[in-house]
Amino acid sequence: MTLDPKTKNQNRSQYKTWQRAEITAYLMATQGEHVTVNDIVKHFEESGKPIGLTTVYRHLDKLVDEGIINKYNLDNGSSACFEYIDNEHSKDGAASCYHCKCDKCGKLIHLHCEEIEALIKHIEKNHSFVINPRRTVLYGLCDSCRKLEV
Amino acid sequence: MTLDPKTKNQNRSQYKTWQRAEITAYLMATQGEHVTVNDIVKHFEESGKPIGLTTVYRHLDKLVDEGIINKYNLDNGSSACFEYIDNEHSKDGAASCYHCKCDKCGKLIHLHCEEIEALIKHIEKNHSFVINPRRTVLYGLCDSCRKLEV
DNA sequence: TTGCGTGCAAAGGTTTTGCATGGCA
DNA sequence: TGCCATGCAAAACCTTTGCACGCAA
Repeated sequence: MTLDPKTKNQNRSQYKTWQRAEITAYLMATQGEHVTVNDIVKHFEESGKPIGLTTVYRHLDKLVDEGIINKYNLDNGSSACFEYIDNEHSKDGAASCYHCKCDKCGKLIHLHCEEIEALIKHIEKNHSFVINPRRTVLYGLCDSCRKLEV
Repeated sequence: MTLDPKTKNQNRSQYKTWQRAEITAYLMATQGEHVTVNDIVKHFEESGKPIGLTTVYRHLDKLVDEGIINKYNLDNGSSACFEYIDNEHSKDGAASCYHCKCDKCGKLIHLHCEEIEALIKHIEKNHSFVINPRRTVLYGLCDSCRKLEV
Protein backbone atom coordinates (compact mmCIF):
# COMPACT_ATOMS: atom_id res chain seq x y z
CA MET A 1 0.00 0.00 0.00
CA THR A 2 1.07 3.55 -0.62
CA LEU A 3 0.96 6.41 1.80
CA ASP A 4 -2.38 7.94 2.42
CA PRO A 5 -3.91 5.42 4.79
CA LYS A 6 -7.30 7.00 4.86
CA THR A 7 -7.80 10.23 3.03
CA LYS A 8 -10.77 11.91 4.56
CA ASN A 9 -11.58 13.92 1.51
CA GLN A 10 -10.34 12.58 -1.74
CA ASN A 11 -12.06 15.37 -3.58
CA ARG A 12 -9.54 17.86 -2.30
CA SER A 13 -6.89 19.84 -4.09
CA GLN A 14 -7.38 18.61 -7.58
CA TYR A 15 -5.80 21.49 -9.39
CA LYS A 16 -2.33 22.85 -8.86
CA THR A 17 -2.38 26.57 -8.44
CA TRP A 18 0.41 28.90 -7.50
CA GLN A 19 -1.65 30.10 -4.54
CA ARG A 20 -1.75 26.68 -3.01
CA ALA A 21 1.93 26.13 -3.69
CA GLU A 22 2.84 29.46 -2.10
CA ILE A 23 0.71 28.93 0.98
CA THR A 24 2.10 25.46 1.53
CA ALA A 25 5.64 26.70 1.03
CA TYR A 26 5.09 29.50 3.50
CA LEU A 27 3.78 27.11 6.13
CA MET A 28 6.74 24.82 5.65
CA ALA A 29 9.09 27.76 5.92
CA THR A 30 7.52 28.89 9.19
CA GLN A 31 7.54 25.42 10.69
CA GLY A 32 7.69 25.61 14.46
CA GLU A 33 5.83 28.90 14.54
CA HIS A 34 2.14 29.52 14.68
CA VAL A 35 0.87 31.67 11.89
CA THR A 36 -2.55 33.20 11.51
CA VAL A 37 -4.58 33.84 8.42
CA ASN A 38 -3.63 37.46 8.73
CA ASP A 39 0.06 36.65 8.86
CA ILE A 40 -0.28 34.76 5.63
CA VAL A 41 -2.28 37.39 3.84
CA LYS A 42 0.08 40.16 4.92
CA HIS A 43 3.13 38.16 3.97
CA PHE A 44 1.96 37.76 0.41
CA GLU A 45 0.77 41.32 0.16
CA GLU A 46 4.22 42.49 1.13
CA SER A 47 5.77 40.03 -1.26
CA GLY A 48 3.97 41.68 -4.11
CA LYS A 49 1.82 38.64 -4.91
CA PRO A 50 -1.32 39.06 -2.83
CA ILE A 51 -3.64 36.16 -2.18
CA GLY A 52 -7.29 36.72 -1.36
CA LEU A 53 -8.45 36.20 2.18
CA THR A 54 -11.06 33.70 1.11
CA THR A 55 -8.53 31.67 -0.78
CA VAL A 56 -6.27 31.49 2.23
CA TYR A 57 -9.10 30.29 4.44
CA ARG A 58 -10.13 27.68 1.93
CA HIS A 59 -6.65 26.31 1.44
CA LEU A 60 -5.96 26.15 5.15
CA ASP A 61 -9.16 24.22 5.55
CA LYS A 62 -8.10 21.76 2.92
CA LEU A 63 -4.59 21.41 4.30
CA VAL A 64 -6.00 20.64 7.74
CA ASP A 65 -8.27 18.02 6.23
CA GLU A 66 -5.37 16.50 4.39
CA GLY A 67 -3.37 16.30 7.61
CA ILE A 68 -0.65 18.57 6.31
CA ILE A 69 -1.11 21.32 8.85
CA ASN A 70 -2.65 21.70 12.29
CA LYS A 71 -5.16 24.24 13.41
CA TYR A 72 -5.03 25.62 16.94
CA ASN A 73 -7.70 27.60 18.63
CA LEU A 74 -5.95 29.82 21.07
CA ASP A 75 -7.72 32.63 22.81
CA ASN A 76 -11.26 33.01 21.81
CA GLY A 77 -11.48 36.44 20.31
CA SER A 78 -8.29 36.11 18.35
CA SER A 79 -7.83 34.29 15.10
CA ALA A 80 -6.90 30.66 14.74
CA CYS A 81 -3.29 29.59 14.32
CA PHE A 82 -1.88 27.11 11.86
CA GLU A 83 1.30 25.13 11.82
CA TYR A 84 2.95 22.73 9.43
CA ILE A 85 3.15 19.18 10.71
CA ASP A 86 6.61 17.75 10.83
CA ASN A 87 6.10 14.26 9.51
CA GLU A 88 9.70 13.19 10.04
CA HIS A 89 9.17 12.59 13.71
CA SER A 90 5.80 10.97 13.44
CA LYS A 91 6.13 7.30 12.79
CA ASP A 92 2.91 5.64 13.77
CA GLY A 93 0.61 8.59 13.97
CA ALA A 94 2.04 9.89 17.22
CA ALA A 95 2.94 13.41 16.20
CA SER A 96 4.17 13.98 19.75
CA CYS A 97 4.36 17.71 19.77
CA TYR A 98 2.54 19.41 22.58
CA HIS A 99 2.15 23.10 23.20
CA CYS A 100 2.24 25.33 26.21
CA LYS A 101 1.01 28.85 25.82
CA CYS A 102 1.74 31.65 28.23
CA ASP A 103 -1.37 33.48 29.32
CA LYS A 104 0.61 36.63 29.91
CA CYS A 105 2.93 37.19 27.00
CA GLY A 106 1.50 34.69 24.56
CA LYS A 107 4.76 32.86 24.14
CA LEU A 108 4.38 29.39 22.75
CA ILE A 109 6.53 26.50 23.93
CA HIS A 110 6.83 23.29 22.01
CA LEU A 111 7.12 20.16 24.09
CA HIS A 112 8.66 16.89 23.06
CA CYS A 113 8.98 14.86 26.21
CA GLU A 114 8.35 11.35 27.37
CA GLU A 115 6.51 12.35 30.48
CA ILE A 116 3.60 13.82 28.61
CA GLU A 117 3.49 10.81 26.31
CA ALA A 118 3.26 8.65 29.40
CA LEU A 119 0.41 10.71 30.74
CA ILE A 120 -1.49 10.41 27.48
CA LYS A 121 -1.18 6.66 27.70
CA HIS A 122 -2.21 6.66 31.32
CA ILE A 123 -5.33 8.66 30.58
CA GLU A 124 -6.16 6.43 27.66
CA LYS A 125 -5.81 3.31 29.76
CA ASN A 126 -7.25 4.42 33.07
CA HIS A 127 -9.69 7.11 32.10
CA SER A 128 -10.81 5.85 28.70
CA PHE A 129 -10.02 9.09 26.98
CA VAL A 130 -7.80 9.48 23.93
CA ILE A 131 -6.18 12.87 23.86
CA ASN A 132 -5.59 14.58 20.56
CA PRO A 133 -2.26 16.39 20.80
CA ARG A 134 -3.07 18.43 17.77
CA ARG A 135 -6.00 20.05 19.47
CA THR A 136 -4.65 20.41 22.96
CA VAL A 137 -2.86 23.42 24.34
CA LEU A 138 -1.68 23.72 27.93
CA TYR A 139 -2.14 27.18 29.37
CA GLY A 140 -0.16 28.78 32.12
CA LEU A 141 2.76 31.08 32.76
CA CYS A 142 6.18 31.00 31.19
CA ASP A 143 9.32 31.50 33.22
CA SER A 144 9.82 35.20 32.63
CA CYS A 145 6.20 36.11 33.24
CA ARG A 146 6.02 34.09 36.41
CA LYS A 147 8.95 36.00 37.84
CA LEU A 148 7.30 39.28 37.03
CA GLU A 149 4.06 38.08 38.55
CA VAL A 150 5.48 37.41 42.03
CA MET B 1 -5.78 35.55 57.35
CA THR B 2 -9.07 35.46 55.59
CA LEU B 3 -9.77 33.99 52.23
CA ASP B 4 -8.79 36.00 49.22
CA PRO B 5 -5.04 35.52 49.21
CA LYS B 6 -4.34 37.93 46.42
CA THR B 7 -7.16 39.65 44.68
CA LYS B 8 -5.90 40.61 41.28
CA ASN B 9 -8.37 43.37 40.82
CA GLN B 10 -9.65 44.97 43.96
CA ASN B 11 -11.62 47.43 41.90
CA ARG B 12 -13.97 44.72 40.86
CA SER B 13 -17.58 44.07 41.79
CA GLN B 14 -18.05 46.89 44.19
CA TYR B 15 -21.78 47.05 44.03
CA LYS B 16 -24.17 44.23 44.68
CA THR B 17 -26.69 43.94 41.92
CA TRP B 18 -29.30 41.29 41.36
CA GLN B 19 -27.78 40.62 37.93
CA ARG B 20 -24.46 39.64 39.39
CA ALA B 21 -26.12 37.51 42.06
CA GLU B 22 -28.25 35.73 39.48
CA ILE B 23 -25.38 35.05 37.11
CA THR B 24 -23.19 33.72 39.90
CA ALA B 25 -26.02 31.56 41.21
CA TYR B 26 -26.64 30.16 37.76
CA LEU B 27 -23.00 29.26 37.30
CA MET B 28 -22.93 27.53 40.68
CA ALA B 29 -26.07 25.63 39.80
CA THR B 30 -24.58 24.42 36.53
CA GLN B 31 -21.30 23.39 38.11
CA GLY B 32 -19.66 20.64 36.10
CA GLU B 33 -21.20 21.84 32.87
CA HIS B 34 -19.89 24.36 30.40
CA VAL B 35 -22.23 27.21 29.73
CA THR B 36 -21.94 29.85 27.06
CA VAL B 37 -22.96 33.47 27.16
CA ASN B 38 -25.93 32.53 25.06
CA ASP B 39 -27.00 29.84 27.51
CA ILE B 40 -26.98 32.39 30.27
CA VAL B 41 -28.87 35.05 28.36
CA LYS B 42 -31.51 32.58 27.21
CA HIS B 43 -31.90 31.12 30.66
CA PHE B 44 -32.76 34.47 32.16
CA GLU B 45 -34.97 35.43 29.26
CA GLU B 46 -36.98 32.31 29.81
CA SER B 47 -37.02 32.91 33.52
CA GLY B 48 -38.75 36.21 32.94
CA LYS B 49 -35.87 38.31 34.26
CA PRO B 50 -33.74 39.08 31.22
CA ILE B 51 -30.17 40.32 31.59
CA GLY B 52 -28.50 42.32 28.86
CA LEU B 53 -25.89 40.62 26.74
CA THR B 54 -23.31 43.26 27.57
CA THR B 55 -23.90 42.82 31.27
CA VAL B 56 -23.39 39.09 31.03
CA TYR B 57 -20.11 39.54 29.19
CA ARG B 58 -18.90 42.07 31.69
CA HIS B 59 -19.76 39.99 34.71
CA LEU B 60 -18.19 36.87 33.28
CA ASP B 61 -15.05 38.87 32.69
CA LYS B 62 -15.03 40.01 36.27
CA LEU B 63 -15.75 36.57 37.66
CA VAL B 64 -12.88 35.13 35.66
CA ASP B 65 -10.58 37.83 37.00
CA GLU B 66 -11.72 37.11 40.51
CA GLY B 67 -10.97 33.43 40.07
CA ILE B 68 -14.57 32.41 40.66
CA ILE B 69 -15.18 30.91 37.26
CA ASN B 70 -13.09 29.55 34.41
CA LYS B 71 -13.22 30.50 30.81
CA TYR B 72 -12.59 27.87 28.18
CA ASN B 73 -11.91 28.57 24.57
CA LEU B 74 -13.31 25.70 22.62
CA ASP B 75 -13.58 25.75 18.88
CA ASN B 76 -12.72 29.02 17.32
CA GLY B 77 -15.88 30.10 15.62
CA SER B 78 -18.09 29.14 18.50
CA SER B 79 -18.56 31.07 21.68
CA ALA B 80 -16.50 30.70 24.82
CA CYS B 81 -17.59 28.46 27.69
CA PHE B 82 -17.61 29.22 31.38
CA GLU B 83 -17.66 27.06 34.45
CA TYR B 84 -17.82 27.62 38.16
CA ILE B 85 -14.69 26.62 40.05
CA ASP B 86 -15.19 24.15 42.84
CA ASN B 87 -13.11 25.58 45.66
CA GLU B 88 -13.85 22.80 48.13
CA HIS B 89 -11.10 20.62 46.75
CA SER B 90 -8.51 23.34 46.42
CA LYS B 91 -6.45 23.63 49.55
CA ASP B 92 -3.22 25.36 48.77
CA GLY B 93 -3.86 26.64 45.32
CA ALA B 94 -3.61 23.22 43.75
CA ALA B 95 -7.10 22.97 42.45
CA SER B 96 -6.22 19.61 40.98
CA CYS B 97 -9.17 19.29 38.73
CA TYR B 98 -8.36 18.84 35.10
CA HIS B 99 -10.73 18.55 32.21
CA CYS B 100 -10.92 16.36 29.18
CA LYS B 101 -13.43 17.35 26.58
CA CYS B 102 -14.65 15.08 23.84
CA ASP B 103 -14.41 16.68 20.44
CA LYS B 104 -17.26 14.59 19.18
CA CYS B 105 -20.02 14.61 21.75
CA GLY B 106 -18.81 17.44 23.94
CA LYS B 107 -18.78 15.31 27.06
CA LEU B 108 -16.64 16.72 29.81
CA ILE B 109 -14.57 14.49 32.03
CA HIS B 110 -13.15 15.70 35.31
CA LEU B 111 -9.79 14.31 36.21
CA HIS B 112 -8.31 13.99 39.66
CA CYS B 113 -5.23 11.87 39.30
CA GLU B 114 -1.66 11.83 40.49
CA GLU B 115 -0.18 11.24 37.09
CA ILE B 116 -1.25 14.56 35.74
CA GLU B 117 -0.06 16.31 38.88
CA ALA B 118 3.29 14.68 38.33
CA LEU B 119 3.39 15.92 34.78
CA ILE B 120 2.61 19.46 35.86
CA LYS B 121 5.52 19.32 38.27
CA HIS B 122 7.77 17.86 35.63
CA ILE B 123 6.94 20.62 33.18
CA GLU B 124 7.44 23.25 35.83
CA LYS B 125 10.83 21.85 36.77
CA ASN B 126 12.20 20.82 33.38
CA HIS B 127 10.46 23.15 31.00
CA SER B 128 10.07 26.24 33.19
CA PHE B 129 6.39 26.49 32.55
CA VAL B 130 3.70 26.63 35.21
CA ILE B 131 0.47 25.17 33.93
CA ASN B 132 -2.78 26.68 35.04
CA PRO B 133 -5.24 23.82 35.48
CA ARG B 134 -8.10 26.22 35.45
CA ARG B 135 -7.38 27.31 31.94
CA THR B 136 -6.30 24.04 30.45
CA VAL B 137 -8.52 21.57 28.70
CA LEU B 138 -7.33 18.36 27.09
CA TYR B 139 -9.13 17.61 23.88
CA GLY B 140 -9.70 14.25 22.32
CA LEU B 141 -12.23 11.48 22.08
CA CYS B 142 -14.18 9.83 24.86
CA ASP B 143 -14.66 6.10 25.03
CA SER B 144 -18.02 5.87 23.35
CA CYS B 145 -17.15 8.22 20.52
CA ARG B 146 -13.87 6.49 19.84
CA LYS B 147 -15.67 3.20 19.37
CA LEU B 148 -18.07 4.79 16.95
CA GLU B 149 -15.21 6.41 15.09
CA VAL B 150 -13.45 3.16 14.20
C1' DT C 1 -14.49 22.60 -22.87
C1' DT C 2 -15.37 21.32 -18.14
C1' DG C 3 -15.37 22.27 -13.69
C1' DC C 4 -12.62 23.64 -9.93
C1' DG C 5 -10.04 27.81 -8.11
C1' DT C 6 -10.11 32.70 -7.13
C1' DG C 7 -11.41 36.81 -4.89
C1' DC C 8 -14.68 40.57 -4.24
C1' DA C 9 -18.67 41.72 -1.67
C1' DA C 10 -21.82 40.62 1.65
C1' DA C 11 -23.57 38.00 5.39
C1' DG C 12 -23.20 35.54 9.91
C1' DG C 13 -21.66 35.15 14.54
C1' DT C 14 -19.14 36.51 18.72
C1' DT C 15 -17.27 40.03 21.49
C1' DT C 16 -16.26 44.91 22.58
C1' DT C 17 -17.20 49.87 22.98
C1' DG C 18 -19.93 54.41 23.40
C1' DC C 19 -23.22 56.54 25.76
C1' DA C 20 -27.29 57.84 28.24
C1' DT C 21 -29.89 56.11 31.94
C1' DG C 22 -30.67 53.70 36.29
C1' DG C 23 -29.39 51.94 40.84
C1' DC C 24 -26.21 50.97 44.91
C1' DA C 25 -23.95 52.92 48.76
C1' DT D 1 -24.89 62.73 45.74
C1' DG D 2 -21.11 60.20 43.50
C1' DC D 3 -20.01 56.63 40.96
C1' DC D 4 -20.53 52.33 39.24
C1' DA D 5 -23.77 49.16 36.70
C1' DT D 6 -26.92 48.44 33.01
C1' DG D 7 -28.32 47.72 28.36
C1' DC D 8 -29.31 49.43 23.81
C1' DA D 9 -27.11 50.43 19.54
C1' DA D 10 -23.23 50.32 16.88
C1' DA D 11 -18.67 48.97 15.91
C1' DA D 12 -14.88 45.73 15.53
C1' DC D 13 -13.38 41.13 14.42
C1' DC D 14 -12.99 36.62 12.53
C1' DT D 15 -14.96 33.49 9.42
C1' DT D 16 -18.14 31.75 5.92
C1' DT D 17 -21.01 32.07 1.77
C1' DG D 18 -22.73 33.73 -2.98
C1' DC D 19 -21.43 34.66 -7.31
C1' DA D 20 -19.08 35.91 -11.55
C1' DC D 21 -14.89 35.35 -13.68
C1' DG D 22 -10.39 32.98 -14.53
C1' DC D 23 -7.54 29.15 -15.11
C1' DA D 24 -5.81 24.14 -14.82
C1' DA D 25 -6.43 19.85 -17.06
